[in-house]
Formats: sequence, structure tokens, C-alpha cells
Amino acid sequence: MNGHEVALALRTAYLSMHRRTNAITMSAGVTADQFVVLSALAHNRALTQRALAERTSSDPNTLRAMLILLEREGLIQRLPSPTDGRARTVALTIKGNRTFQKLWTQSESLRAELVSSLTKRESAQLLRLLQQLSEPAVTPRSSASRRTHVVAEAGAQ
Amino acid sequence: MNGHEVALALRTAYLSMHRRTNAITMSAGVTADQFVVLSALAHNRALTQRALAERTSSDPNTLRAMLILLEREGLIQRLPSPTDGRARTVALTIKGNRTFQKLWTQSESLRAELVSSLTKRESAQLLRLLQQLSEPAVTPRSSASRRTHVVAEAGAQ
DNA sequence: CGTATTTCAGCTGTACTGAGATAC
DNA sequence: CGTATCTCAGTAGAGCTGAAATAC
Repeated sequence: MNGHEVALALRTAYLSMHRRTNAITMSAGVTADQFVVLSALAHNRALTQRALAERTSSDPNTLRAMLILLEREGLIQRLPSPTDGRARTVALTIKGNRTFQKLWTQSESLRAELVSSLTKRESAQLLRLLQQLSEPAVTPRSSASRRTHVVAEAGAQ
Repeated sequence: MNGHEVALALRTAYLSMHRRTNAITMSAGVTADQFVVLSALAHNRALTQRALAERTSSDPNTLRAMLILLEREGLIQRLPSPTDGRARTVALTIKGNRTFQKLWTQSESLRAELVSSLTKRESAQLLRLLQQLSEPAVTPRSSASRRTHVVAEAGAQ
């Protein structure tokens, strides 16, 4: 009944946040989307491109284009996976880590402001509702096929 | 404290919804973002480009590019505003209205599914929290300057 | 064998910046 | 006058599709 309103509010909130993030991160020549990649790498010392794509809700091909740009800027590096000959692990460089830390600090007020109008209970609930909303998570060329697995497994039970 | 988690969840939820919407609307050659424009026009028989940009959380220049595409497809038309010589009012064509109605029907299950994991109270609260989150709303070349107005007015009180 | 990961080429729509014309 | 609305040209990154090479 109010699905449309929720959808529009979700859009407005996301775009607003995205623009405000961009305004901060672009001071270091990094887009908001690239910042998401950097933050995922800062919390996981080394991820394959596919794993990184899933954690950032990105398409693998899109992510690859982003990684090429980040690599060109010397913020990340890609090394062959020691365990999987097909895969490449992605990690922050020293410079990438420095840039991320700087932007993380600069964006602290934004994150604080983001939930400033909400109580702790409200922001916790918002988080929960958003996570419920995005199930099943849709990530091209990853979740689609994986979901059929899950469905198959679930059906097999 | 959990601002980052909320930000990521917001991103994931939005991108997931956006992809699922696209999967439906592209059957009519319309992108998810264009569908947002069509739906805004369906609920407001005639809007200026600026008003439309604000209601869709779009940048005026971005919207113009979208309107050119929609006009080329014969889904919308732009007419000079009767009251403002600078402005142009945007409205759906018959074809645009038909396309919107068709896609609106086709996306009904998506909207239902979007809030299906939530109770009515939860979806209502999610809506409220999202709206709180996006204040102040950020829309390039509109809210920014207008906000200084609001601030100035508020400060003048 | 089939599947998974990455690469590559190519494409489109989105989202801007900056400038200018015109009307309020 | 200053401001607002729109147009236009140009740019960049994001988000794909489809196909291929390679490794599991």
C-alpha cells in the first residue's frame, strides 16, 4: 500500500547521502562509490574481486572498472590469489590506507549527522528494517546464480 | 556510532530496489530513474522542470537529459509555461500515460514484496525514519541555494 | 566435464560543471 | 538591478551486456 512511498523515500535518502559523501570524498579525488570500496578493503585486509563486489553491492564488471581507476591512482593493488589461480586479491596500498583514513575522519561528522535526528533505538531499527528490505539482495552475476543455489538447497531440505 | 552501517544498508537497499525496478521497467524501454519521472508526472498533471527535478531528487541538468530521451520516445511533452516565460511545463503524453500505467501494474508485486517482510507499523516507521534521514534534502542547484533562504528566514525570526 | 573468476570491448543513461540566453 | 529557469556543450564515472581465456 505504501510501497511506493517507501521506495521514493529510499531513493531520496540514498541520493542525498550519496551527494553529501561525494562532496567530502572528492576533496581527495575519490568518488563516494570508490570510498565504499576503500572502506570495505580497510575492514578486510584482502578480498577477491568477487567478494569485494558482493560486499559493495556492485557488479563485478563495474567493480573492475573502479579498481582500474583506483589502481591507477595507486590506492589499491591487485595480486594473484595464493589459493585460487583464477582470482586476484585486492588490498589497499599504504597511500590508499592513508587516503581512506583521512576521508574517514573527514566524513565522521556526516555519519554523525546522518543519524543525529534519530535516537539510538531508531537508528538501530532503521538498520534492521533496511536489511530486511534488501532481502533478497540483488547483485548482478553473483546473487542471481547464488540464490538459485540457496533456493535449491532450501528446497532440498 | 552506527552511521556507517546505516549508510551501507541504505546503499544496499537502494541498489537492490533500483536493479529490481530496472528489470521490470526495461521491458518497456524505460529505466528505473525514468519511471520515477513518469510516476511524478502521473501524480501531478503538469510540473515545471525545476519542480520535477525537486520531486524526483534529480539535478536539473540531469533531468533535462532524461526529459530529452523521454520526449524522443514520445512519453512526455514540454510546453511553455502559461505563467512563467522562463519555464516549461512537463506532462505525460497519452502514450506516456499508457506506458506508465502498464509499468505501474507490472511493478505492483515488487512494491508489495518490498514491504512484505515488514508489518504495516514497521513500513510506516521505515518511511518516517527515511524521511528524517534525508533532511536536509540535498538536490544540486535547488535545495542548496534554497536552503540558505530557509536558513536566512529561520535566522531572521 | 561444467562452473567460477576475471578480462576485455562496447554501450547507455546518470550526474555533474560551467557558461550563456532569456524572463521574472 | 539581481535572481531564477532553462539551454547547451562537455566530461566523468557507474552499470551494465556479451564474449572470451583460464583455472577450479
